[in-house]
Amino acid sequence: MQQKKEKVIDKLKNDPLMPLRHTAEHILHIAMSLKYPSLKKVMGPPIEDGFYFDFDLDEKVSPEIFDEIEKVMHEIIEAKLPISHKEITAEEARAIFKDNKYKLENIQEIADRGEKVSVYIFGSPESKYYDVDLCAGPHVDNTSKVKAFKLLSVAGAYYKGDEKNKMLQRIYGTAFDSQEALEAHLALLEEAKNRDHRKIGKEMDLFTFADDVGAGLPLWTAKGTIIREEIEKWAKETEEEWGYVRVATPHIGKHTLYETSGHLPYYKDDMYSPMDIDGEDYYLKGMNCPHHHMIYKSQPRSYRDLPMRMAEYGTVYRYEQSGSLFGLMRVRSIAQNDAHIYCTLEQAEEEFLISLKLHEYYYETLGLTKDDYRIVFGLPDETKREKYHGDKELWDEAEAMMKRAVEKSGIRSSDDIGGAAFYGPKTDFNVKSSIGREFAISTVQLDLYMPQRFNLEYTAADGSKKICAVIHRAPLGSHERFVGFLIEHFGGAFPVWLAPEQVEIIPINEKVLDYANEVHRSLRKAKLRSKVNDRDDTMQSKIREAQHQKLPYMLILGGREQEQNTVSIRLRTGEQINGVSVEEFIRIVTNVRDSKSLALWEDK
RNA sequence: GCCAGCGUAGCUCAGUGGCAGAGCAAUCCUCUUGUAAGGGAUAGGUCGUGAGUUCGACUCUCACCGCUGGCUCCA
Repeated sequence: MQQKKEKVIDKLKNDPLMPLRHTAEHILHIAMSLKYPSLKKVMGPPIEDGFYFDFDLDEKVSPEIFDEIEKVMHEIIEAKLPISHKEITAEEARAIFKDNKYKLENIQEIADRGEKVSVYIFGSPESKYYDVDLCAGPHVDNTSKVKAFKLLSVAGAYYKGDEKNKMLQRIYGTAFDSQEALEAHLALLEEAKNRDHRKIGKEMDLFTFADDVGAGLPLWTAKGTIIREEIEKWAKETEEEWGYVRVATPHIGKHTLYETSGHLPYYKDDMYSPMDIDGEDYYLKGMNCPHHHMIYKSQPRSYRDLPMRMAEYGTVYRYEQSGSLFGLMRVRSIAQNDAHIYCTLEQAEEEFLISLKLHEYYYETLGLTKDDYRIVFGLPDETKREKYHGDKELWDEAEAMMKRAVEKSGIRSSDDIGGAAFYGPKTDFNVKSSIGREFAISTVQLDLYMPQRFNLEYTAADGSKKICAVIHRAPLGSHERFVGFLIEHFGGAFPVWLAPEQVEIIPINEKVLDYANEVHRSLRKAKLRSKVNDRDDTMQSKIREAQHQKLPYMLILGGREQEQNTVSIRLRTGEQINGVSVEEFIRIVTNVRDSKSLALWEDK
């Protein structure tokens, strides 16, 4: 259920800004080399929204140098350096790049592939900005084509992405063909910041963290808990409809459980340290599966019992690397919308497809269409077969069944070689929020390996013992990541059923306070989350505050409403509906709530 | 875990080797309001924690904790 970076090369090929951004990166390289003559360039490709530049340099750079570097880059652009391309032999290339071991390594790889070595030449040898760089291109033909650019951040990056290698320095930047396009992009980044779940979570008081509780351990406030529990209620009701049973299991388990599952050798470092109880190691559970398997095994099972769909909102704990923690999106205590489906091998494909359909139902209720989500198919990297447990035959069988189910579901999918779990191939759902940020929200896996490890048997119709198949699925992922996603997707303006506060009653003056409280009591009776804002403040400032809190409904009550026994409604969209009776308001809003409508005011 | 940056009031953020600051929020007073901030007063801090340098540290140095942007990882 975690995020995985995929190659974006194909997307870039069609991006007309790609050569320009690639050129901007070379301009950065030239500017940096002038300031730091000992700098060794490693690489610098264009990426989806810009480019980065990796280099090896003893001196540590920080964003403080950006102003100075950008100034030189502007000079290089103004110098209108022509850019030309040449193919040379590996020998010639080695002579040019003799002081750069990274380039020499690269040249060797190119030569080994039997390809020609390609270089790009910036300016003429007389120019102080003259540069020749090993590069496959493409580039624009002149540095002046880079009309607008900006350096964004400094980062560390392992050489060739391998943590055993040296850590290089990396500068991220972006470039466009006009100043307006650059500014539009920066404005988009700013907008994304405003919808960041951490910012909104603080403003709306949905969750918090405390140093003394620990990193990556979120605390859900009263308002955030409402969202959590609404989702949980929804999941429980839905799963009941879809034929699930519910179980509950403890937060810890004995080491033997995880030895059998095979998790311990793999994930020991990623689990909280064990505690010694009566001379045995107990671990905080990092996954629910083995506990569920024990429930399955607690009784002899018949083919008549299958499929058995066993669900639990189980909290698991994972000792994620401190550097990877990220708001609610990557935490160490995770409340999973987890279930395991025990079925016969013959039922597995159908059950897998049903699980995919369940995802579809959940996402569509939240207004997400098939354009907004896709499946990333995690397959084994066959060159690293030792990472994966179980017979290759089982894997191939699971993969084939999953593939057919994914095809039948009609959900877009793409393969991710090396993305499989150790016990089987997996399909992750990547979902795009309304600002276009994509998150790996949920996962469905068909597991033929774990049932063998645990000897999860059932008695077949012919009386023989057979091993079942297990489907792991978590359509709503974890509360943490799912709520984080919803915050960003809705920008805090939750649909009524999820809104932690649904109605705010704003009396215009103290004379109508009694009427306001009377309306409030009626709403509470209808289980609407309502409050009276009786603060000593103006109506305008209360509206402003409620508007910032993205409150769906404001009821503005004054003398008129009291006389007519009505309410005046202000929706958070700014729309105004006056002269509605309290009963009518309750009828419409409870309908909106119960139908999980995304609209605020519709009379069904 | 690694690289870089950051940590000042509940929130957003100024600030300086020599008395700790603003706006919003809070509390109280005033206003009695008709659709996005009425006015005034008060209170609020071990400047993330610990150690060091210094006559003096919120400021400089180191360690730790936490957060952020990346890298690696992600059952």
